[in-house]
Amino acid sequence: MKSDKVSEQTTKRLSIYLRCLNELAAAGQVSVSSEACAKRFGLNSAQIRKDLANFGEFGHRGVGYNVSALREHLIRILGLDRQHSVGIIGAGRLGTALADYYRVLDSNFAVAALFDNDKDKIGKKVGDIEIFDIKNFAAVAKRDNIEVAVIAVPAGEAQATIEIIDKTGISAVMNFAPVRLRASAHIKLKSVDMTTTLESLSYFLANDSQ
Amino acid sequence: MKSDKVSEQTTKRLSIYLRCLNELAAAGQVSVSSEACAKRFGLNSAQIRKDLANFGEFGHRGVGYNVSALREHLIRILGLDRQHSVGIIGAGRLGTALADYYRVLDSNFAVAALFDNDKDKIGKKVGDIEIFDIKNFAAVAKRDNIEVAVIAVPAGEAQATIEIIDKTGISAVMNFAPVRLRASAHIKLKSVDMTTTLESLSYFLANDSQ
DNA sequence: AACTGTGAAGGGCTTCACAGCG
DNA sequence: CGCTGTGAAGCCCTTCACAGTT
Repeated sequence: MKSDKVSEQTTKRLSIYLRCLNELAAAGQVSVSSEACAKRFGLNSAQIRKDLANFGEFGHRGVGYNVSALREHLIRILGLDRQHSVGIIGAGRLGTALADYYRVLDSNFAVAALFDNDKDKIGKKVGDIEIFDIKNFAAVAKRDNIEVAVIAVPAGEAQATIEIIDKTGISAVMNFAPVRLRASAHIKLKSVDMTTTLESLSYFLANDSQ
Repeated sequence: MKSDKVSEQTTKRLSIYLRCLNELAAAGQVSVSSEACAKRFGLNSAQIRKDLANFGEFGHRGVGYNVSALREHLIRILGLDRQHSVGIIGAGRLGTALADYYRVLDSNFAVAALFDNDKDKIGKKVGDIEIFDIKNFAAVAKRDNIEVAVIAVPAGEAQATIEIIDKTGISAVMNFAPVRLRASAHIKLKSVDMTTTLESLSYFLANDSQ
């Protein structure tokens, strides 16, 4: 039963399920039940079935799911059957580390370019990824068909950065700067806020623990 | 009205509120209403009031909240009125970038030590932070009073790493490895999974966007 | 017999709406 | 009058439980 609106949380879990299936496939397992999968990876079996049911009927009653078939389905559903080009804005420590991280991670995401406003960095390379002037973002993004922009600039420059991204029509943004960004509605923005995460852990240390 | 159980999401937002208050304080604003704050930072005013009400009555009816007083309250609630010592395990690109990131970020979190199992790295320094043998984790963690452990090792080593952390009694862990970790109940684990985040963005690119 | 797909129940978080207070 | 603090409503997500299918 194809559903029109799939929740954000479901899409996150699809990615987790895919990872589980990769493990199972690597272990040579052919078939898996939602219950077995849930037990092994600490999930809820009803939720797995419900999440998958958003996209079709992939299971076989009395049997379970075929590992490799379901894997293929998830890859297609998540749009991982083709390469995605990523641009990282901010070629400081974090930006370059992320560039490196995504390169190693064998995935369908490839960092095509880095951007910065520091003249000393522009023109240099990180591995084989060139650092461009942020002023040329639109042109390079178009040339390299960048679909995902990663913000790794200081907090104070993040809002201006997402506005530059916005103008180019890129619709997927991952933000690492510790600020709440405002962007137009067509942009899908995911923020990784380490300050917030740490402070929330601090609350736990101060209150919950023990 | 003090509540016994505060939701995870509330604690995350407290951190965001604190950031807002810092901005307002820096701008010299003395007082702010939940409505004005919500508008400015894209939040919901009722939620702000409700979140704060978990910890006391900080507002003044007809007036709003005193910026600096509320700021002090949040700092205390979040346990940010003292320094926290952080240990980063994995001195690769990501681990060292994070070490650098946390150093710059002027906060109450200070990276006390890095850990690795690579003999070539052990003994070296990143800035003024020494890289220790992971075998000495318990001893160094105790010596430096490490309260928060950050996992920045390859996926395959993450589970073993959290087990090492677990044994020392550290109860706050931030994980950057792209795996779902199992830990004993007393550990508060926050995972930042870039693979999951990117794949979820990929779903959006493949389906939602226009 | 085993396991999926799903209606219904349950639980939690967010938002509304307003009483109450300054 | 303005704004907080909060009961109630609404919404969404998760979990249960089982009918249906192979």
